[in-house]
Amino acid sequence: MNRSIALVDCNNFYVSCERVFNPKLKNKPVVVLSNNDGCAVARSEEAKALGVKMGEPWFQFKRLAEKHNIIICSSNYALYADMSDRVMSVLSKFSPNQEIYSIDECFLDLTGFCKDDLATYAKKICRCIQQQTGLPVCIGIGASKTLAKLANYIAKKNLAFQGVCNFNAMVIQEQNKWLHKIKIEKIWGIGKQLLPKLQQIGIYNINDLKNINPRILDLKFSISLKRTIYELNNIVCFKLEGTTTKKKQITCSRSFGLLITSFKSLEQSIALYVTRAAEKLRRQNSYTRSIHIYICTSPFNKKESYYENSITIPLPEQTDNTLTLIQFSLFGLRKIYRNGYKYQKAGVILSKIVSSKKYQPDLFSKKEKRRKSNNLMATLDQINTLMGKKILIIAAEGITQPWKMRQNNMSPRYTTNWNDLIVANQLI
DNA sequence: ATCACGGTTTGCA
DNA sequence: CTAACGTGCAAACCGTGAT
Repeated sequence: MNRSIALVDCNNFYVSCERVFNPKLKNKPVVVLSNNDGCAVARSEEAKALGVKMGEPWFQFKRLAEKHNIIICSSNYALYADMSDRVMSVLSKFSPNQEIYSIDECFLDLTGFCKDDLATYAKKICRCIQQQTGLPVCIGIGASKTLAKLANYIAKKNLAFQGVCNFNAMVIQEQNKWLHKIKIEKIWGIGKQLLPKLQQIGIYNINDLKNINPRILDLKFSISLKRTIYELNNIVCFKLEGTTTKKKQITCSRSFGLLITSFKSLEQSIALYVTRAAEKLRRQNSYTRSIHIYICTSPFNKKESYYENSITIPLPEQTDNTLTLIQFSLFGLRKIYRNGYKYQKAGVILSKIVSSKKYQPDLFSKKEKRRKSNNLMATLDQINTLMGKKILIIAAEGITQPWKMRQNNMSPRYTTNWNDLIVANQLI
């Protein structure tokens, strides 16, 4: 029997979050920019109609924005993360088997639910989300994650579906009609690299792909594409993952609001990013055995010479201690820093992550020292969780960051900050 | 020939 | 006036040295 996997996806998620708290944005062109006010990452339907492209750099559509009064928002991740939590919490009530796939997407296993009319059940989910969070969502249902994604795409692009498309409930002819119609690069896992390779061997639509000659497949393509093709044929290859799965790699990186030349500023930014990465590490109860740091100048500025460098530092002992990690990373930074460049971005990657349950102490490590480190980090996290994350900071981060990212049009953190709520009240 | 490993590429939201 | 282009993950892929 076919499974019924649902993909719930919020429409224009960041823009919709802004609209929940600022009704003046309704029925108007709105664009939310990425970090550092860099690129368009969410667009209202009105903004899409005016021609703003996904990922388009802000400076490139600034004139268009001014001409058509497009409303620009900096990204407000405190708000979006909180709204996401609310959506996921509502969704959790509709299936015992939920995978939170991204900030605005969630898979639900609805196999065996309401055999006669799963679409009606899904429409009920949409109404609940709308009512309890104010956010519009679309739901696609299919026999695999890949088909659920495809069904969701159909629901989003065709208003007649009223937000829900159950691919499983379609007759074969109807399914085939869509497989012929939709562009191949809309399939989950097929991007700009794979597209030309597929066209070369005469695969032009999803139906071609679904019925590809297995021999050609074996000869020319990877296991990933095979899995995708199985999934198009109703055979599950990508199972739902539990919410408890831990990250194998943790990153924190940012572009600077202005170009940095001084070593001191780079040190402070690296210290800050290490702090954030270590917080994520502890939140999932893990330790790391390797820290990687990198710095680079702008890859877009052709007038300045380009420089990038990075270093991987294997740690003598697995740790989650912010102070230890900062020490090693700053040692690494001294190795890769070159004077005379205008740095645009820095980042930190923790890898070789191990669960704290499987703690392997170093043969010569002091138990007492480890206990103190754990207590210190736990206390640090508790205070910052309770009183706001900037209550206790590491001195190496510096007090002010003149290089911090641009956020020129940021809305208040309506749901997570009392002071912002007061500001919001005055604005209205 | 095969493996383990690390760096690079690809894909996605 | 100018310059202004994000972030975080997984996993496949690929080259390398060791066996």
